[in-house]
Amino acid sequence: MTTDESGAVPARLRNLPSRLLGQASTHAQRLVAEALGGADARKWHYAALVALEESGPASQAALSGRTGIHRSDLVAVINELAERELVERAPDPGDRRRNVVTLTPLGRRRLRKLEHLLDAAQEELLSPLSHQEREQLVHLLGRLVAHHAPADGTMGADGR
Amino acid sequence: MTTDESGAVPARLRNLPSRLLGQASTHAQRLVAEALGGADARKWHYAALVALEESGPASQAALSGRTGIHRSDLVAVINELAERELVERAPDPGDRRRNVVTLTPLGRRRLRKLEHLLDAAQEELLSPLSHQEREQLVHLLGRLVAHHAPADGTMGADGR
DNA sequence: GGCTAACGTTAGCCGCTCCAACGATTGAGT
DNA sequence: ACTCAATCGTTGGAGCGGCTAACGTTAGCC
Repeated sequence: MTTDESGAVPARLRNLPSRLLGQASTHAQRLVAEALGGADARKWHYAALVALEESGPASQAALSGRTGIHRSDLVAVINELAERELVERAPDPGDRRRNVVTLTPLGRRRLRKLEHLLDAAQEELLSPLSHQEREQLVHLLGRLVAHHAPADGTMGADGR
Repeated sequence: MTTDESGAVPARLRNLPSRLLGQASTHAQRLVAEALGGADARKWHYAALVALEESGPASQAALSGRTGIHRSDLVAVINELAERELVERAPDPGDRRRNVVTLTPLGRRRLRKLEHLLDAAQEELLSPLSHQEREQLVHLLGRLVAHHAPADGTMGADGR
């Protein structure tokens, strides 16, 4: 056995909204990472692929804005996607500072797979809640982040 | 100005529960850290002080169980609290492997202050929500973490 | 043409969580 | 009584995620 005696977390801590958010987020990230990890992917891979399918080929700066991935980190993400041939990175002939990142057919197919895995993870995450409650939760969280989000072009925060 | 054009995050990403949780959590942690940081404290300080006031003097292992702070990291937390004289660390005469950590009167007073700061942070965090909605949110999050929590003595996760 | 700004890239820091190992101490088994 | 396993506090370090700083390159402006 390990420890046991009164492993009770005080209610004052247990019901702290910020703490609940933190714990829920940790579990969520773990579930997502495990699900996508099974397909040799990380959450940022999914985000980038979605952004590409949604708005077509784009520069890395545009992708950064649409996904919330930091410029510095996007480099590695595109590297990983490119070496798996899910994406193609080519210099933009119109503006030679930029790269044009394009979704390959293989990438589009992979995106389908990731979507399924991701959906399963969300399902597992929300499994204790009814459909109504899930909508409530998403709605409330959306209000929260919308309120605290810069909302202007520059997003200072994460984007998990 | 920075970038601007169509900084629109695809809805498929924006409404992902796991992503919303991540962003909300990030904002929450930032608000809490800023609030407590103004009083030279970190969230774990608050957690430890609460646990001590709630259940009286305790060994570090017991504190770890009650707060969710990892054994390894609790050492530094107690160090910081002790050097601020909010807590006293003494060897347990009954079991010389253990330390008994005791809340000092100064520590109890400091806890009051941190509580106020923390409450203010929670208030700011939840400001866009009505009282009803806040209760809903806390309730839903509680269900989520309860479901995904080990619930046995050993908690494998965080405890933000 | 010279200044400013954007782009992609690299390197590194910081905070956080977690694991592995250690010496000291305890309690149980036989 | 002695051995053995387990617990406690502590240390060091690995790993990750988000972020800043700087650089060379390229574009646009006046």
